[in-house]
Amino acid sequence: MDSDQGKLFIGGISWETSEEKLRDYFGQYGDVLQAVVMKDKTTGRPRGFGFVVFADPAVLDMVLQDKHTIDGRMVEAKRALSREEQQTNARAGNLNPARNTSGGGNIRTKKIFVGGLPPTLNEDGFRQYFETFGFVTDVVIMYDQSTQRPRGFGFISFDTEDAVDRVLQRTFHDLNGKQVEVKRALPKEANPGGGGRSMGGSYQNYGASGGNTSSYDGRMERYMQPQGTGGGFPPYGSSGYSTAGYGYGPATNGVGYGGYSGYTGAGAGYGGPAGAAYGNPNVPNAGYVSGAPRNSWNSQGSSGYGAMGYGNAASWGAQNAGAGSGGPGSVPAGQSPGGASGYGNQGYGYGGYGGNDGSYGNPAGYGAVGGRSGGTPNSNVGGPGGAELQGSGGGYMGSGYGDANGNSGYGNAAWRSEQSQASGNYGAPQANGPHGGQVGYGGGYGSSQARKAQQQ
DNA sequence: GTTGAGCGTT
Repeated sequence: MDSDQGKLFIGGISWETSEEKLRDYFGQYGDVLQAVVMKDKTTGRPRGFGFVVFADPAVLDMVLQDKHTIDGRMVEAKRALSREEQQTNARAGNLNPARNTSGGGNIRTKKIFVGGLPPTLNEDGFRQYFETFGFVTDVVIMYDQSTQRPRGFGFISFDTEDAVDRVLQRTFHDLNGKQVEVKRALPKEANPGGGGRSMGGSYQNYGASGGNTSSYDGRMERYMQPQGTGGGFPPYGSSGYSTAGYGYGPATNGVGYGGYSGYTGAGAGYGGPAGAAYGNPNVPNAGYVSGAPRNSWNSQGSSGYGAMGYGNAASWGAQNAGAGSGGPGSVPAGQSPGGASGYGNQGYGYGGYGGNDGSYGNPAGYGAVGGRSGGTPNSNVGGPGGAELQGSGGGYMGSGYGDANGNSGYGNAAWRSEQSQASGNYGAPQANGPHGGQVGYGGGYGSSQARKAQQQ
């Protein structure tokens, strides 16, 4: 994370050493953007270490060469490791934590978490500052529910990811003399165990693996930072996916998924109609639910997923989604929450298809299935031309899926409920081509998030 | 006493 460049870990500090002291001391080397002394959250006792962030990362070189004594204790200054580095390095046995600026952060979001807000800041001031980076669609400052006191953090949403990137060029921003820190916002509901409200029904079926975060560092989970690059296919919860029986199992040859067969009824097994929100609706790429290993999603290119599902499609209003031909980008126009149930359904699925042999028929993504009406089974979707959506009705989640041959990927990705997020971040959007190319399967089980259309 | 904390409605 480049945002941690310029950050020093200071170990072995005295319990007497304050943040001000740290700042003053290291201020001799250069501008200090932030100096913190970590304390035990419950006892408030200093933990004996802290962090100092310099505006200019180059300063570190100087600092690292010197010995430092603060409040009578010799302290140790090292480059701070980002969390992911800690993990990675530890596991790899890499003792030389050279900074690696790659990795992490390739998740794109339109929302930024802003920490360190001065209590006096109001939303207008907050907004005005960030408007210089792009069109701000939403501004939130959090307050304590009971005391109504500012909690010191808030969120800024932009209409484009680019704006977010611009903001994230720097970790600290100066709002009228006060420093605030920006980070990508964690996707709300990132994790089923976390109490998100979409937890209600179907979510749980998911996540075969138990769906909790225990095996991952919570933060990592939330940020979806890559830890290493796993190569292989993640064991997608083979068992998980509800009863529909998708067998998502990874094929050992790395190709495609097998599975899934037969899918008949609309939404069957999916937890129901519309929307069962699977997967993480917010995180692009996240797709899968908690149990899924994050690795692979971060680097599709190399991870062997050829074509990822498609972006996603539509937003709400299932029924009109135009016939999606499945082509990426062809996002069905589904807006209009009005009407129907307001659920989304995105179109498509698409079959990943792995084809080990060339015989499969439809390489192409298939189309969608989006909102189809409840009863119609629509099996066989899949023609390259895209199935047609038939609307009306209740908008069942159709989900895409496979092709006639039974292979299929399945996919569908509707992350997020917010309007058009089309174009997901998937790698190659289309499983086109003669099989050769792409394997894999794409798409995470996206989900169509079940969210009410209305909003206020 | 040596690697962090805050994440959503207003």
